[in-house]
Amino acid sequence: MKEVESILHDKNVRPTAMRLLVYQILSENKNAISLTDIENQLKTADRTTLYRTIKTFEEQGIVHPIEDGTGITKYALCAAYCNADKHKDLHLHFHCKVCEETTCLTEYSIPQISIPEGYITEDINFTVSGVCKKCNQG
Amino acid sequence: MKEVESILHDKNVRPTAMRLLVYQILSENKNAISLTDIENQLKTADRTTLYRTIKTFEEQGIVHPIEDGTGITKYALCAAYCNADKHKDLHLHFHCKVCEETTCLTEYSIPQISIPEGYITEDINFTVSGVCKKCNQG
DNA sequence: TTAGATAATGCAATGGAAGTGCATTATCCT
DNA sequence: AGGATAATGCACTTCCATTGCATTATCTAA
Repeated sequence: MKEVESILHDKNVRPTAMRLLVYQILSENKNAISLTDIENQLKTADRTTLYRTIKTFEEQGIVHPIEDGTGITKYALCAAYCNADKHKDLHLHFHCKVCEETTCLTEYSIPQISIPEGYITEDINFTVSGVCKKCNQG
Repeated sequence: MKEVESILHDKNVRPTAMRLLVYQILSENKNAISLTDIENQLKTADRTTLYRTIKTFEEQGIVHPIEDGTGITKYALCAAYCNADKHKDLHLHFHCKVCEETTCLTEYSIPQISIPEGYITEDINFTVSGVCKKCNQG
């Protein structure tokens, strides 16, 4: 826990009890999770607090949001080397339509692309949906 | 208009007056638009009807949904050769954070990618957000 | 061409996620 | 320890997505 505290500190986020818990939950879930998921795993906390906690985490490069096509934003921890200025950990995301789990395919990075002259890239979201290995075998 | 009618017919969608109007609106907008946008441009129609019309269009490969990071799903017409089974017109999408417009970059196709063994790909969403040319120059 | 089956539409209402304002409480720094 | 600043919790609000049901339109087959 001491460790998490210093991670938050390094990213300029006050390590409050609530935030440590949210971080904990995010690190324990191997999948990307929604605000509601966090809320369900932390019954004591108010939804607004969680909402703002995630917002802060996002702004400071601690988590990245994932639009998986369900309309519900999911979140997952960023790599240690991400920061407020830039999310450097750009990888594919996969959403399974059967088990509804959304996972980071951290081993699969987003390919280099070109966009039209004059456009500025700030964020990239590359999500593949279909059936995951687990559900495909079942 | 006769033309649109046959397009719908070819995709197994009954060409009702309402649907022709929705198609018309989609084809007149060069950007991807939301359900609410359509609703505003067609005051006479009930939102539910538009909702189900878009749903039908989506299922039959007439429009494709775009998750641009705003949490509001946008829609744009598919290429003629898309159908209910497969959306073959896979291109990048760009969302401008300044003017909030979401556009299809039909000239920029989604690069070939590999996903883990055992996974099945059904849909792909590749959206870049930032600042578009128009806003960058302004 | 018309009857009957089937599909589309409109209305009313619900659910759920996202977001805001404000008062209270905790945290950090000196 | 004290005071500025930030975090939290509560009460709302807003907006998009979605459903059930009654009504109306459309298509097909006799």
